[in-house]
Amino acid sequence: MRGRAEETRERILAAAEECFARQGYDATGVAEICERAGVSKGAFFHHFPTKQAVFLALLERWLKGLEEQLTTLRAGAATVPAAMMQMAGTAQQVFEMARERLFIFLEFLNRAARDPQVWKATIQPYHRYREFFARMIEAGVAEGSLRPVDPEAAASAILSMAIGLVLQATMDPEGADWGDLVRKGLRILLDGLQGSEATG
Amino acid sequence: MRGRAEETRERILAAAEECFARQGYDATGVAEICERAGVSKGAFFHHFPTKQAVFLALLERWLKGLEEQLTTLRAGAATVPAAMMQMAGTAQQVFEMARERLFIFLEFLNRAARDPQVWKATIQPYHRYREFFARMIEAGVAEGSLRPVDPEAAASAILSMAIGLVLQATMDPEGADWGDLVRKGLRILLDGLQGSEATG
DNA sequence: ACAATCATACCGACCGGTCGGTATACAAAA
DNA sequence: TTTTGTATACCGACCGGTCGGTATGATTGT
Repeated sequence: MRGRAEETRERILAAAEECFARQGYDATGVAEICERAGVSKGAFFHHFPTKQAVFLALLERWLKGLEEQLTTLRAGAATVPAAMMQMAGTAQQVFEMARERLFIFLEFLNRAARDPQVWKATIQPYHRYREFFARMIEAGVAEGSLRPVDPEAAASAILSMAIGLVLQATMDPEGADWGDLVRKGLRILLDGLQGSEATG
Repeated sequence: MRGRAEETRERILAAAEECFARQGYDATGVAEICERAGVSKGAFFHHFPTKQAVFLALLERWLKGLEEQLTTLRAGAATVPAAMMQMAGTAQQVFEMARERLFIFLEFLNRAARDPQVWKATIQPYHRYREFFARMIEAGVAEGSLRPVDPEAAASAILSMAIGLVLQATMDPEGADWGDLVRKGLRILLDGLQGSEATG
């Protein structure tokens, strides 16, 4: 019975993630999380000092996983455009995965806008993402697969489109063939990044 | 004393907008809105059947204003790329305006994800935006200022980038020169839309 | 024994919404 | 002009219920 506490903690986290995703943070009661986790309120507050702590733990885990997925994807591709198309491919998987898990992304954002602690925990990894994309663009320019562009601006454009697409696909999954639109959108962007005409 | 009721209603809406933007929907109490509006709770429920009704009124007004601004901007520009650059220019103004007003955008999204009524009120205008951009692209292709592209895909790309930029600028206003990034991002996109190379 | 882990009962604060009643505006009647 | 009638606008105490968090005791592992 080595990891009983650990398992309880895990069950609480999983239950909380489900509830937060489906109903949002405020609308989810501690009692509800406990019930879904099959755990008493005492156990809950034994493992986490407050409801918010659970939220923060969830947030950090999510952001960490995202970063890992990104870096391994980049490492596995030969050229920068190839890596980007690869990422677009996995985006489709993301859209097809349970929407509920994606909704919590919104909840994270919403709380980050109000809670300084959540904001800090969100914005720091996010800055790393931006840096990651900027470096990728730089590498693309260096390897000659992209024309010389402002890496920050290009990275921002890519990241912006990605964020916008994820958001739209989350909010309106039936509204369009998002997997297709991701590919086509990236293609347009790459055309802009690879073309040779002068740009004021 | 003709519009006394109207003015009260307006004060309630303004106060609610402020509170929702700063603290979110759930965290904002009706009592708080009333206090800020200088109105009693009785007056509040005289003008609105429920707290949610206030939120919905706010949402509809916001979306309507956005649509109007978009169409007038399009009508005032000669070519499609010019209209788009014009829009990018106003984006900078948007970023520079009070942050608080932008935060409610997040709250709208967050609630749209959970409340079917809010979702419907949000997604229908949004579909009109998409159509608007698609038609604009078509016009650009027709007038020869854009190369022949899939209007839906191009519109999606533009809208996605716009959404992503607004979101990032809202969350992290000091993190970058967003006005500049909007212009550069759009430039890259336009390069992709105007260039002539074949695209698989 | 004794510390970590979990369960139950409970507290005080708070919240959305209701309700009985008052103030104001205005038109018709006197 | 004054009075009366009435619909609208507004007030603020109050209710039923929920919520995050605590206190305290039981159980389990070592």
